[in-house]
Amino acid sequence: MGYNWQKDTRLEIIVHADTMIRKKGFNAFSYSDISTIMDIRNAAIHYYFPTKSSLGRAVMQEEMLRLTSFRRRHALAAIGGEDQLKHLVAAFYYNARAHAICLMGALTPEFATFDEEMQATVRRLCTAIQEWVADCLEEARTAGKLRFEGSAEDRAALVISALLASLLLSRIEGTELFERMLDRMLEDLGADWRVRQLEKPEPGTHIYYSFT
Amino acid sequence: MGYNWQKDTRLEIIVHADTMIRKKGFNAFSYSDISTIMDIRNAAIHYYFPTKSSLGRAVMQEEMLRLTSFRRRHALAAIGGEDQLKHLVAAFYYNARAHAICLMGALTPEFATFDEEMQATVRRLCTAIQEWVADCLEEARTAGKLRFEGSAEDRAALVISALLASLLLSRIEGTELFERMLDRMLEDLGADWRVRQLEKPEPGTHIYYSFT
DNA sequence: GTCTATATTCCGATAGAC
DNA sequence: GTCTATCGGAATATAGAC
Repeated sequence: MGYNWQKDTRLEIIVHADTMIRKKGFNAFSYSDISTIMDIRNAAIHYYFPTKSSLGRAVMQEEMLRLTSFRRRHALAAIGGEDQLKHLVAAFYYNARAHAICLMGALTPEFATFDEEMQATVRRLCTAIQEWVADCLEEARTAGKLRFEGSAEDRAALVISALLASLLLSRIEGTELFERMLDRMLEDLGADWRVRQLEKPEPGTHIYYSFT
Repeated sequence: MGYNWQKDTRLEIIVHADTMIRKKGFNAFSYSDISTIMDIRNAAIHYYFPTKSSLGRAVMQEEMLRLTSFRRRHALAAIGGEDQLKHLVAAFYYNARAHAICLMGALTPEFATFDEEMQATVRRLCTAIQEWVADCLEEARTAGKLRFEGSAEDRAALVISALLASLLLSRIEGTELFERMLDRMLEDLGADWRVRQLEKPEPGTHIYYSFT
């Protein structure tokens, strides 16, 4: 997994903050939400993260690290874009079943309320994810695994939109919506696989299930 | 227009609340945001809306009224589904240029923080919009104006996803992203029109530009 | 590193005058 | 219907002991 879970308070705070952001939103979650779960005081969180903005940025930087690590590992193993996309969809499917939304879906609506440093970090995270998905799509199209019209960048934006919004909507209307939406999109892309065929880890067994 | 703008304090509060929800999110905006703009006291808002939840529900009910009114008028005038979708895309294009996001994109991420009454209202609003877009798509497909595979309901969810997410992302990355994403989707649908050809009211001239 | 204690600010909400 | 005044609570953040 790459993480040292035993007694890494800083990382544990980040993990819980990540969870709370995806559950309640950045502005709605509080230091108490985290300190209660971890059975520490709010002041201990401030020791690691002097401001809430610094905590938010740390959550995003951790996600960036996971993405970078994911890309490096899969590039070295020569794993194609389509298989990487399978992992992405599987991760979102897991989140849909856990009633969790993604970081982009949680943070971009509140963008206007963030300070400049956090806004810049949000922008970097969004760009990195879009670039990754675009690269995967382009590679998969060249390899004949997927088929679509237009630039890979525009298509990536549409794929990400479907993933992001499906989490927002399936939390309200049920996981079946996620399956129908994504299967529809996969068929459009000419993929020979469907959502239900992907590995489905049980919700609750992992805190992190995004890129790792 | 259908609204009496002069001295309808209740409605004016709703309009500003709508704007603030789309700008900062429901949890991040405060009674002071509205009372300052209107130059009244917070207590005056509490007279019309005893709780914040009641204000949030009023904002959504107003949007529901606009949608219902829109559908009735366009049905009576025998305006086809494709033309109704043109209006929807134009409204979102306007919002993208005004750096505003839509109600669904603003409210669904915070869904878990709402009380039961507000959650139910969010659910109703999402369902009504999805039904409308699905009906438009089905009618347009039957009329030979648009072409797509699968059920109109699933396709509507994908269309709404693209619209919703394009507002979230174009506020961060620029309006060009909205144009590229939506034009890409319109071409997929076999539409003979593009975003830039739609009527583009100048930002700031209307507070409401959704369904009316 | 984590604690107690507290400063400060802001929020939603209510009471009661006018 | 709108105001002033205020309550009770919660939030972020800081100071200083251990």
